[in-house]
Formats: sequence, structure tokens, C-alpha cells
Amino acid sequence: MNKKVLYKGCLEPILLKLLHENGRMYGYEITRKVKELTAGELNITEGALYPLLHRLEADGVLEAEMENIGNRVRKYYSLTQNGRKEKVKAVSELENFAQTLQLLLNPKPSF
Amino acid sequence: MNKKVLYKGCLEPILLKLLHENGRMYGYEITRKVKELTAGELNITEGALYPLLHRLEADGVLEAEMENIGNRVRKYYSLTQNGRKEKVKAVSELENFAQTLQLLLNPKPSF
DNA sequence: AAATATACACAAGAATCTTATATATAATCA
DNA sequence: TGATTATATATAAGATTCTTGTGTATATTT
Repeated sequence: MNKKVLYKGCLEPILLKLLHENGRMYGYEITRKVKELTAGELNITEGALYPLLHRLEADGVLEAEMENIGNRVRKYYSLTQNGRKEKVKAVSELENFAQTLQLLLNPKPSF
Repeated sequence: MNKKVLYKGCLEPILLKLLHENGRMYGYEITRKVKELTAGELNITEGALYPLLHRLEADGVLEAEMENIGNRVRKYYSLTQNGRKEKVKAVSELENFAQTLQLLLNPKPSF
């Protein structure tokens, strides 16, 4: 993507779903994973991702642990108990939205 | 919808597609049509719709004509020639986005 | 040695929507 | 008949979410 706005609001459910599936991930890894899953279509920018990660950590949805990789510090994020609940809610909303989009793009013929 | 943000950015392609299919429509009609097509899921608010209509008219994507219905004035919008081009572009971006969403929601198993 | 990949982070600004409000007519309901 | 709901357009203030640009630093590839 990266074209216009479009996927605004979808980042959070996408993130929570990824963390649920992968257990724990760090920021850079998340951007790579999303790019890979979407065949290069969706590039999450750092300016969007890191503020979101910080907000979700502050809200108790995510928890973070630092890890030393060589000389570097890597910050792993994972869902809290509350985060797992949030994930269910957010993803079901996104699925619902995806279906709604389909209704608009391919309306059922009414005859 | 109306729940969170989510469909941000999708309004313009949806609108252009509707106008393409229906020839001409007025604001209130558009809000009803979207609600109908999405089984009540997506409610376009006036605060989102009217500014968008005005912007697209100013940009030469839409043209408007007033019509008197009883004592009331109704404003019909339709696509300009340029608008029809814009419609193709915007809708194909939205379709692409919908597919990208599917990739994230139902990733292809990699084995 | 330079460029690219890895890794995190923030600030300013743009874009898009929500909520609230305003106006006015027409139809329905109690 | 008075109140509510539906029809119809419109604007303003504010919230949210993202993009773009910038900064720092290490590791790897060319």
C-alpha cells in the first residue's frame, strides 16, 4: 500500500493478530513480516508503528522485554492477558470490516 | 461500522463507485444506499460526506445540479469525465486493499 | 570505503473522520 | 395538535491516525 491513507485503523488489529500468532516480536520484525505477508503491498512505517507499540504498552495491552543481541538492544513485545482479549475484539472488527467492504465492492444482485 | 476509525480513506472510492453505478445521486440518498448495501453496518456521517462531495466537486471529479423537489432543493452529483477516470483508479486501489487485508487475515500457509 | 540492512525513536504536519450544531420541510404518530 | 421522526444540506471544532523527515547506532555486504 503506502499509496494513500486507506488502511488507517487497521494497523492495531493487524499488529495484535501477528503478536498472537508469533508469541513475541520486535518492531523491525513486524514491519518485515507485514511486508512479506502482503507480498510487498503494505509497508508499515516506523512513525506509525512505534507510537502505536508505545501506546499499547502504556494501555496494558502489550508488554515489552529488552534483549541484548550482540551490541544491540532489541525490544520484544507480546500480548498481555488483557491484550489477548483486545486482540479477539480488534480482529473480529477487522474481519467484519473486510466483509463490509466486500458487500460494497461486490453487491449482491437484488432480483 | 461507526465503531472506530477503520474505513478511513475508503469513503472516496465507495462514493465514486456508487455514482458510477447509479448515474447521479444526492447526499442523503448516498448515506441510505451505503447503509442498505452494508446491511446497516456502515453509516456515513454528514460531517464526512458533505465536505468530501464539495472537495470532489471543486477538484472537477464531480459535478452538481440542483433540483426542486416540492419546496426543497436537492443537489444531485454525478461523475465528470475526469471523475470516471478517478473512479477506476480509486476502486482498483480499494480492491487491492481488500485483497491485502485478506492476505493478513487469512495468510497462505507456507509449506 | 560506501552503501545497505538492521533497530529504535520522536516531531511536525497532513488527511480523514466523529461529534455537535444549525436550518428547514414533510410525514407520521399519539 | 403537538411531538417525533424522516428527509435534506451544511459547517465547525476536535480526535485520531498516519506520512514524512530526522536522528542515532551497529552489522553486513559490495
